Amino acid sequence: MTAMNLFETYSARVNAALARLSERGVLPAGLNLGRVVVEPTRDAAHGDLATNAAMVLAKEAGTNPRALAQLICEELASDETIVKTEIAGPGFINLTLQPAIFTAILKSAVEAGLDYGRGAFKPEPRINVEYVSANPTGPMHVGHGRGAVFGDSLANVLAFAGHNVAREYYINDAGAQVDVLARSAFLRYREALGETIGEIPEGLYPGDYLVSVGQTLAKAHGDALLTKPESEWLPLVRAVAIDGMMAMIRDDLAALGVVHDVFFSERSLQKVDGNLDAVAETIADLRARDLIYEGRLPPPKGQKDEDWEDREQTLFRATQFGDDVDRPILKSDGSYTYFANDIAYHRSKFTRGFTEMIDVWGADHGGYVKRMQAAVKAVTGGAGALDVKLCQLVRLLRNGEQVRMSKRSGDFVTLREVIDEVGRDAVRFMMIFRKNDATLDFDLAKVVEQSKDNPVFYVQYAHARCASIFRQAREAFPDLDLLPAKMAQADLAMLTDEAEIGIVKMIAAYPRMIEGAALAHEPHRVAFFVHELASAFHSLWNKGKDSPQLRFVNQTDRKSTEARLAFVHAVRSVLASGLAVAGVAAPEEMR
RNA sequence: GUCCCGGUAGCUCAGCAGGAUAGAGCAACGGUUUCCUAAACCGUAGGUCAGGGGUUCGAAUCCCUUCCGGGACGCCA
Repeated sequence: MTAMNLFETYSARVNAALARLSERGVLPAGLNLGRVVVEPTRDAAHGDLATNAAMVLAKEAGTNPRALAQLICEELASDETIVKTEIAGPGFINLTLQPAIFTAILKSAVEAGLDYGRGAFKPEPRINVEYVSANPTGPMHVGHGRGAVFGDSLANVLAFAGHNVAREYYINDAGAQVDVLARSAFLRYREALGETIGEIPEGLYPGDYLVSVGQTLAKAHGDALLTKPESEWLPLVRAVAIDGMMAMIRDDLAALGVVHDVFFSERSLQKVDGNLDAVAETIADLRARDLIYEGRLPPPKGQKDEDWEDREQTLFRATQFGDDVDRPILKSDGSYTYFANDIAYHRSKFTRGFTEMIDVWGADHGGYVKRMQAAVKAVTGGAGALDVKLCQLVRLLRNGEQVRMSKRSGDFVTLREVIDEVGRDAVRFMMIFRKNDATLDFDLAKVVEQSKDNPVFYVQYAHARCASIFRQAREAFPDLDLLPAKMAQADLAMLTDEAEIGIVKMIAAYPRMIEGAALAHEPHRVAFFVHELASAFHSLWNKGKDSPQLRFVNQTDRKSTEARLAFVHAVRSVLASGLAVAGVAAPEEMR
């Protein structure tokens, strides 16, 4: 289903009306329509749609808003689907549409089912969403989980809106910390061979998740590594340890339902095992364009700078692309900084065809955004764009009391523990039931409550309730054909209750919400939408208590039951579709 | 010192590319059960959108500024 959505349709019609007015010389030609929008009215008393066209264009057209609105209304009068135009306030034009417009949308929603709201596939631009990218040195914590869910849901909305999306994980397997990981694993290896290792020394990773890596090494090499110098065993142990950590991370991600298309190794950018040195290549490219130079930086302010050593270093001209200072790309020992690798990495994204890049980071990396965006501009010659989404901290609570997450001593609350305790659906929904840039309270006790206070449950329950209605319907009318194509034939004009119409309008707004969420890179909008739809649906369901004629299944009225089942099917589809974007199950029943 | 993110009802948060009278949930108070799942619903009350200036037909939303909270700031990743 790729039909234009309602708002686009009428936006086009308003623009056409303006064009006709210009053609006839009533309005000047070449009006700037960029700011004209057609949007839903907030208040149903204002009709179905509203446009700001007259207010936005009045000055340019050399008239006043209400006079211009009058002209536009007269022009729209020929449109049969608009039953009423109304000028309100400072110059709003409110449009009331034929009810048939909405029943047609509902019908298309019934037919399309889970595909309703899906955007037509656009192969360009190719979008790369990079998320999680947790260091392969231990299990993921809850903060990683937020990034994982956010990135995955963002990729889902983008894909659903029709964009060409790839999901990527950047493995930081090149820095000093993976060497530390290797030494920590080596200790576990000796332990596996029967040695008593005692306390894990300061500076190594103490977590017992490395025990199995040690055992793997012992099994594969016996005691052969013990006699070798570190320079020989380290690369070997490192590789095994990283594999072990990544296996664990992938396993955790799988438990969340998060999948990546590409796992990109930082190490692969460097000159190892006969790879081309992509970092050197990137630097050479930048140097050729005079974007790299040898120079000095002022010492950083506001922090102790005892070990600050004023020296000449190799710098990238980040300031030329909007950053605050130029940034070093080589360490004092001549090796690449993390930033240098990261420039090469983002260049690789571009050369792999991605012109639109989205990185999902923890908020503590906020200081890194400008330089990375500067680098992307430089390395893509302005043809690529990078948006960085920062996810704020997660505060883990239990009944309102903070659960401390201490990384010290290696025992902290892992993402896996949380998933195991409350389930994947609760974790996923709650993680995007908040803007990414606001801190998030995650209460382990609350998210498993079966009550309306728990949004996960609340939305899933609405879906289950839809399913329940179908179960009832099958009993009441065993011969009813419940195929969507058949249901869509029902007389949907029978749905005239205000609450029903309100929900139909929400359904009509679903595609627009999806587009907006994709455009703004804000998957939380989907979660909120689905929550509101669930609320409206629960409310309507309850109206059936006082008003039996509003019940969905009505034993004595086959016609209205058919119409309402189609309606419920559409509600159910939109709920399921939104939940799918969030990566949350849409259960048939709640048990 | 610089930069980034927040500040909206007592609490937790939405506010959709600037739009009409700023919305939910929780907590408070008052209701709804012969009825498709009461695991729910309805109603009442609650606001100087942190403060101040600006931009314009119009600002919670954009710009400037002050205050408060969080984070970051060469050779970590």
